[in-house]
Amino acid sequence: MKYWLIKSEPDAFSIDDMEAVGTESWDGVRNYQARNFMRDEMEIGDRVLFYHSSCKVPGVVGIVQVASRPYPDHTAWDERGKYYDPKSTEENPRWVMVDFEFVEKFDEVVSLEAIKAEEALAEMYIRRKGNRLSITPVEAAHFEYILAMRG
DNA sequence: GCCAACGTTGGC
DNA sequence: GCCAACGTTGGC
Repeated sequence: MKYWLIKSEPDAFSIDDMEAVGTESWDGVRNYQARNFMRDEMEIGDRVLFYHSSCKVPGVVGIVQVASRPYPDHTAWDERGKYYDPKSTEENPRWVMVDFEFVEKFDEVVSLEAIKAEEALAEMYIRRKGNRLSITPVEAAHFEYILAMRG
């Protein structure tokens, strides 16, 4: 079992949206490193911190879990869509996605500010300056630590 | 809205 | 295959 953190802008798709739909296909990832994590390393049942970015209080707001094998991201084939990539074909898909399933919404945000105050979390990717990866691995100990911080 | 960080693109 | 230009991300 591995642990992850995924970012989402709550204006676009929040933990409340996640809870409302139950399961969501995580389309639109157009970064090779993030794609490789989904394609090569994620397994069904992996636990995932759900992080709100680009908002008033950035931080971890809940838990989801990996609910599918990786499969081609069909939004890359939609010429009208914003995720269109002419280099991705149905014969040779360049981008993949997985499904995430809602597990839990925290009573309170575990804010980035709070995360930065914890010596034990010094090595989390989310604390690195200029971090832009939307999907990152999380160490088991860090995952548990975040859970202990939730309201 | 600013700006630093950084991945991607394209000219050479 | 280098690297400058560009676009995007995301905290502040």
